[in-house]
Amino acid sequence: MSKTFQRTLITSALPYANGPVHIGHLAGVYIPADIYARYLRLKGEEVLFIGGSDEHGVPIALKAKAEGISPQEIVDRYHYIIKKSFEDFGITFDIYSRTTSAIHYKTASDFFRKLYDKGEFIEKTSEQYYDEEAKQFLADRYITGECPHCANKNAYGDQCEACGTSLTPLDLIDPKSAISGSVPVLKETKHWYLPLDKHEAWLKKWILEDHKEWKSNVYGQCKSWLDMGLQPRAVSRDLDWGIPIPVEGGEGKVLYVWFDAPIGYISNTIEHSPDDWEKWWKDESSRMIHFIGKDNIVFHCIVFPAMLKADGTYILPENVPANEFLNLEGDKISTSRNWAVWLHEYLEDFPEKQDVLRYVLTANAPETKDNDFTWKDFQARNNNELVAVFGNFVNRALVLTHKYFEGKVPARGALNDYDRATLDEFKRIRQDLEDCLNQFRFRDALKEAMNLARIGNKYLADTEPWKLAKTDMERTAAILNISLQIAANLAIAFEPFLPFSSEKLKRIINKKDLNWNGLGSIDLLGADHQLNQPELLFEKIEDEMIEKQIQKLQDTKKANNQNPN
RNA sequence: CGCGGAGUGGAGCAGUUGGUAGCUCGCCAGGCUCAUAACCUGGAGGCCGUGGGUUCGAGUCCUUCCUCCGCAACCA
Repeated sequence: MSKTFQRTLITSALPYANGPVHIGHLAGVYIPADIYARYLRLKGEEVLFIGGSDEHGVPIALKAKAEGISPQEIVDRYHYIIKKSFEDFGITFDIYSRTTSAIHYKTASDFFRKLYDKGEFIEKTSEQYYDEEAKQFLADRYITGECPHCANKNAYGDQCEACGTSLTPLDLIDPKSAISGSVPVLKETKHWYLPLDKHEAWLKKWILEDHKEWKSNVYGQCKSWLDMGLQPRAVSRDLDWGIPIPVEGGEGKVLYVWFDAPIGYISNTIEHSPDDWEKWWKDESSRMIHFIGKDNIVFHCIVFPAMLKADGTYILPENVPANEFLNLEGDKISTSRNWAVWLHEYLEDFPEKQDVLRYVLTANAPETKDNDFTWKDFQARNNNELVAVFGNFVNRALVLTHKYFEGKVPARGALNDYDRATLDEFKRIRQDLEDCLNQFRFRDALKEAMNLARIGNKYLADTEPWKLAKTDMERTAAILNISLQIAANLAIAFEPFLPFSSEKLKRIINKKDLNWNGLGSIDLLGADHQLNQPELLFEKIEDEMIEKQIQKLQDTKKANNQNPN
């Protein structure tokens, strides 16, 4: 329960490199992971934060075919866009690599080989649909045909969307390949399976008994799978894009992307720390946390742990704080329908406003259920919270100090009861903030940080130093000293969430070396410390900027309605 | 048919082991004027998705049904 760990390995889901990244990716996975990584680093803990592009799999192979270029060209295109978006938004990966790297090929290949040699797989031969024109086996969803239940002509091989019945490709009447349109034929093929059923007993104990603290969506999903009973799961595919199966009989077959992708976490660690990567993965004093979206729960909580256990030398994740999904203006985010706010486009329209998006996505993070992102909410949170509460307080404290004390931190002198009550309150916030962060409740944590600014505003309103300055400079000095200490505390408290603004605030108060241990202190800024000129931390976002974004989405919707597919 | 998550004032969310329904934003009124018309105080506004049950007492436990999201093992 209260195990202590020496270091923390933070992984974030590998984004699939068939498109750029959007706000849903950021809100669900990368911002929470980055907040957590920054928080631990600020506390002085040893952290490794891993990311990378997931570049194999059928959709990329098909997209390449459709565009008449190689899969490698597709993933090269998106990998660099994705990588740059993360850098631009201040996601502080220690390494952001990719699953087409040489080291990953070797790592994944060796991983498979070891499990193969240990006898951890079973082999099965089955009949599957094969497209003779495209010369490839077809995944269920790439076969269409008539639904045997409702006669819908466009049912998929896994499900009929018209009546909701789940199907297998063999159920379809008049099956057709979605790739070439030809009629597929059944053909025998051999695959390797990870027998999850053999791992069921320890998985049950490990999750259902030892990890009751996992989020309810994660725990519930795992329980559901475990109660249903696990089945062997294929870890190879008939495909020419991926990591070749490194054993006899594996010709023309590759690792299933879901086998290959999580190994990417390991490869990236090796790439980052070739000499001591094992301490992160094989030492019981290391803690591993997977940040993912809800669609990945089963892979990170059941399949990947089973793979690690099958190998036998790895530690298992300590927690898997999966988020739900973010919708956009009431509709599901969709790459194919272009219904998204793309990160690279956001920065063109809102340059330097990374923190505004980071703030809004954290304040409205889909932690317990799907949430909706709207541009009106984005504007309101910026104008009413960042500008009015946080930015305004800092500005007030700075302007007053420049006005009465030439920008030098005045000496504090004695505290009165009201000062002490205020300080007690803002010391309490540190504890609340840490409690929230430790439980991966980032939305609440951010609210606590904002409460610190609220305390500051209330303190100024109640003590009215602009009035006292006419009669009692000593008291005015004490009040401004405390206000400035609160401002310095804000720079620390917000650093995990709004790193760019925190940097700016530190520049304004002319104080670089602040760390988490200083949070709650009223001695961060010494008497006579010279402050810089006040600058606005955030600026208002006007209606026209927002209307432009809403218009852009309406245009997308109109275009989609004209070309429905 | 199934499994998991969610359904709380206009919006977004909290509600710990059942005991007078809270927070942020918006709205209304007042105060202040140092501050980016920002800030502070007060107020209005809720049959806690639906029907039933357990209990002295249920947002909280049991159950019926409805809605949304995800999963359902070859969608990464």
